[in-house]
Amino acid sequence: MSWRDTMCGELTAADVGRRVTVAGWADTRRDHGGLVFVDLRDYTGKVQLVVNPERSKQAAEEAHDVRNEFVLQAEGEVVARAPEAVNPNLPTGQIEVQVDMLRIVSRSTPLPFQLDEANVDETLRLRYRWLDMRTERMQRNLRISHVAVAAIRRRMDELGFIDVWTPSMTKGTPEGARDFLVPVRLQPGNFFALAQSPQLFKQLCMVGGMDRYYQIATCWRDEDLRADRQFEFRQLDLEMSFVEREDVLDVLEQCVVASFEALGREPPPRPFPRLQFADVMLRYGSDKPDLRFGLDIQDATEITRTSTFGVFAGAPVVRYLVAPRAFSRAELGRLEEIAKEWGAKGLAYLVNDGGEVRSPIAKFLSEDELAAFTGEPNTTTLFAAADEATVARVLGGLRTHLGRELDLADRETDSFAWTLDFPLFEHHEESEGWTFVHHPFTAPVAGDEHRIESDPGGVLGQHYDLIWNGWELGSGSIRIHDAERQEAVFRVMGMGAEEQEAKFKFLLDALRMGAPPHGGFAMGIERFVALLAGEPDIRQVIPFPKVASGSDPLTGAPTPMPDSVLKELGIKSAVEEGGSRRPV
RNA sequence: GGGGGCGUAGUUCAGCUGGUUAGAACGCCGGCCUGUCACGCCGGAGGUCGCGGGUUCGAGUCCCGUCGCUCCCGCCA
Repeated sequence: MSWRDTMCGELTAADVGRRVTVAGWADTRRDHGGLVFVDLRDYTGKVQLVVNPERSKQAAEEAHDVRNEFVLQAEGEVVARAPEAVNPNLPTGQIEVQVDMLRIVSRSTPLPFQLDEANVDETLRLRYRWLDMRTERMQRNLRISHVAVAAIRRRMDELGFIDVWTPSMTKGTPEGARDFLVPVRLQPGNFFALAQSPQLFKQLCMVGGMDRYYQIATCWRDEDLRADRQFEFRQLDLEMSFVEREDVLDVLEQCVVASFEALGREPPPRPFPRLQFADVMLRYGSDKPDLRFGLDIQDATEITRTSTFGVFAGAPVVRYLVAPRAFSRAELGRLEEIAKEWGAKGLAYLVNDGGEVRSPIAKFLSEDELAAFTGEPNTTTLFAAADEATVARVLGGLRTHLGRELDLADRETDSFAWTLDFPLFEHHEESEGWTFVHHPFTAPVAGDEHRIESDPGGVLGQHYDLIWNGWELGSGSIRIHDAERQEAVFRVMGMGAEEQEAKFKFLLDALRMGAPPHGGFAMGIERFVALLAGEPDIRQVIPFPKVASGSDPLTGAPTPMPDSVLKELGIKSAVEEGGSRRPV
């Protein structure tokens, strides 16, 4: 006897008359004393079981004990429902199963939360994730994840990429994100680091003639968790030889389109818009703007240069954006807090309240300035006056905030775009030197190579970001395939020959032994899937995620380890016995 | 490391300016019910108000601390 021969959600009017065996969870039980109705659920859906004591005394007795989320097996006959008993809200509502045999396979204690309850505390859901997974939401999310990843793998295969495994345990990198360290019993005092990305290995694969590499690679980074960040995550990691930027972008666009198609959705039109870094910073104050709404930043510097208002006249750059609403004093107070968070000293504004202008700075502005900056009725003009970078940060932050707060984004549309031509280096505030914007292996754009050391700040990199509705899905670049150029970049970062040898000898050696031109990309799978699923954070598409404090509510990890274990590994905990569980 | 928010039955929440025995819905338990599908009806159990301290005649409510969760900044090559 098999456990089942039919899935619950797949039964239709065409099955009427069939004898079936079904198995699943008791979604709800409706006991009428005589008749008992049980909605039996599996991942395909639900079907109504009818237990009639006149048909089966055994089933009726067993049904008496059934409670929510018991696992049941039932044998019976599929029958058409009477017209007045049809349930139009249920896909299987035309039919039901008249039960001849009912068996409680597995019982359940009362649940810690109801599966149909909205807004259940997320920690509780995660503590009992196996229950949460039974909900339509999680079933849907994890299946979307599967379909998207499968479609990507298929497309990568079609495009000639081969799946090459790279190590998770590798060499620590003091640059970049904090590493998760792995002590090694055989080498006390030495540590592996969990890979933050297969970056260098995939480049070595190109030197090794693999030509087109890809991997759905797990990556680890010991940084604070956010809605779009976990300790561990997966990326579609790929690298290609003998390619230019457009070749790489084309592959990524194909993967995005393939995922949409596999899910039966209208894919975004190709090619995705290509945006210049310098332009988006000017217009949106961010390298990953949400393009589903406008709220463009506008420039006021020319007009305010001669302003009698000192704050404006004295600032290197004055820009503004016009929000489609006349804000109250209290709201403006909150906006000022946000502006300050992003580095503003204050927030100058003009409110056009139904034609009447309210503003503490109006009296300092000329007629021309007022006319130029006052928006339509029921708008608020928000200014930032400071240096270039601060103005972009403040107005970009305000734009993002207002987009969310005023719900400006059109949810019906999807906005994919590329941001291109990032600077290769930026000032490092702490060391007062230069640091890379993306990573130190990005090649400069053609024509800028000779300026790497003479004018680092003026060099653009062949780096590209993929953005979807304001989320950075991933980034990539054409890499440096010349050892001398790579050394020059390391030098700009303040890394001497000795340090280069210690950290990257293997890479430099490889680049000296016939390295092909190459480039690649890494796209965050969970971010991509969360957006596909319409979820606000990646935890909703990860089977067993950690919470923001960095622990796993389900297992309780991480946990302390006995001294004997630590001793064998040659490490010592600095955390006091019985003290804080957090490392000091 | 910094800032904001939240914490009251199993769950989701209510509890006004401090006032007697802390409520509702769902869930759970018992009973009745042969066409329900969020079944219905009757009855019942269930709370250290996150924890600790303080103010007060009196604290779920006010103050301080602490823990947990969360969002944001820093951080995330």
